[in-house]
Amino acid sequence: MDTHATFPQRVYLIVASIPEGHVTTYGDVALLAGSPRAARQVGGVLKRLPEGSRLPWHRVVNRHGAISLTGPDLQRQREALLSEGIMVSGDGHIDMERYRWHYDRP
DNA sequence: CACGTGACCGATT
DNA sequence: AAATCGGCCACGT
Repeated sequence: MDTHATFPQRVYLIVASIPEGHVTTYGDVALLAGSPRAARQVGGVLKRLPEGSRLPWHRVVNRHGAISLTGPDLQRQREALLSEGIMVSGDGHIDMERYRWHYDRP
């Protein structure tokens, strides 16, 4: 990971590399971005994505395997996950054993 | 510079 | 098992 890149830039690269049909957690993204305790900031970055971004932000969930968004936003993320074959319960829970992405490579 | 704010997390009740 | 408590740190004001 390029340590000269800004935090949001690093987050973008990591999230962009999550394969379709898989998910990861805010904490893991923070870890890979080189700030192991900046999970909240990952959420902050995803919230402020530029309009029209193609980044698969919906593939990031919390440590419980649950969608952290609420209301209509929760439903939007749920639809996005369902549409790529990920099973999501009505209240936004995902089977992490099955869908969790394990990063491999420098 | 000094707060206040979270799409969070781990440890501790 | 679930709620609470600190800690965290990038960002805005």
